[in-house]
Amino acid sequence: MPRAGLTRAAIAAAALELIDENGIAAFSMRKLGARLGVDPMAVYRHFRDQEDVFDAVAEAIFDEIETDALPWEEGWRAVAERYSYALRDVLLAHPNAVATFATRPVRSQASIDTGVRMIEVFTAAGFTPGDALRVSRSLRELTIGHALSLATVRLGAQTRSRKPDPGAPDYNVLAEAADATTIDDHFEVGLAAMLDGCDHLHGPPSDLGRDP
Amino acid sequence: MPRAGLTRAAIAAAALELIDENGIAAFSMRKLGARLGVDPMAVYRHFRDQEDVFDAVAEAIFDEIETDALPWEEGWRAVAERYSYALRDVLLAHPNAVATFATRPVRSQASIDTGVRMIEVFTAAGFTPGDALRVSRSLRELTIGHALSLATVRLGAQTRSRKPDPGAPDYNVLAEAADATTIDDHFEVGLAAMLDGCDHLHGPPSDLGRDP
DNA sequence: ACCTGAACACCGTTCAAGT
DNA sequence: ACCTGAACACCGTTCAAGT
Repeated sequence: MPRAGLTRAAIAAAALELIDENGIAAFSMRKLGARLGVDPMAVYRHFRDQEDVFDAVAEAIFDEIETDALPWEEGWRAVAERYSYALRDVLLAHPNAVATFATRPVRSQASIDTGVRMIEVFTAAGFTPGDALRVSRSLRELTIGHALSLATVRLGAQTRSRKPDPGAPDYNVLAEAADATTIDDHFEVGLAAMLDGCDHLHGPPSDLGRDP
Repeated sequence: MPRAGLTRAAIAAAALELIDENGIAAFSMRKLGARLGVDPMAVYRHFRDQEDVFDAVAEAIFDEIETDALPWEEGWRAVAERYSYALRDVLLAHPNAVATFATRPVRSQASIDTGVRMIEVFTAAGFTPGDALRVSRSLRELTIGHALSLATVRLGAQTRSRKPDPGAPDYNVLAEAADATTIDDHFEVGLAAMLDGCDHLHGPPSDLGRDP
């Protein structure tokens, strides 16, 4: 029988730890087995292949979002904003794993349930089902794009060439503007703009499905 | 001397072709040498390592954007919108390479020049330098996030499990809404919302640097 | 000085051999 | 029936040996 404690969830958690610690490039199925203290091939009893492990890692990251803590009763904008920040936060907590998350669709029951709940909030607020989906996708893409960009810059800062110092010959308007703002304060602006721009899409709110 | 025609640009183009054809997972330095008809190690005379090749692939994709065709004289919104669509288009032309592009900062002179020009358009329109940078970053992140999501879904559709058919037990609101809209018509909505939401950020346009 | 390819230290995955 | 680990077909990269 499978070793006690060697579940899909435990394996995924170990894989995420390894990626967090050493980066995706240093991850291997063999090291995963070693970390778990089992035969290197034992993981194949629970996962079809490496892709399957990465899918589970993405799910594990999603599961860190405390979806129950979202302001589900406070309207579409509060839900959208808080969800976006929550997603960003769990992604930035795992900079080495953001690309893994961003390059596969998460299809776990928890993520489907959250998606459904969000669509319901949006339609209750007066969005058509189609617009509800468009808005939720756009928010998700902005958030993931942002987290990926930030993680890339932060990780790259450890190993890649720096932008020129002030006064260097190719110091330019772009670098100047980049210095004028902290590296990661633009998500607040971008997200607010997106939400502002979506506000005119919805009609009058419906009372269907509202708690009294 | 290096074989005639074996330049960094030629190698990067061959690498992009290989990735386009077979996906990033099937790419290798050895296959790249074989495709070029040279010793497998010859590429190391022009690139430090595989990462360096991937950086050049990202630059090659960026270079496909016809930045000269952008409406530079038509105001910030026209520039922002057309640039975002142009970036999306070149990314979606290379679905297997989107993740490679999205996970590294492009630092080529062409991309820096375009970034500077965009900031200049924004500031001329009355954005502060800081807001100009925030807006351009948010647009870029939305666009890359969108392209990555779409490429992931399209590539995944070839190999992964389908969402349930209508009538199946777990068919749900999310799948229903997903059916109600085509897979990729939400970028127009998301981008328009972002631009609408940014419109209030800028002050009155400046005449500095304007052509008469 | 430049180029080549053998060699090293790894991979993911399969599957014959054990129990 | 289940588990193990040897073996296969690869990798990226280095570097000694050639020219």
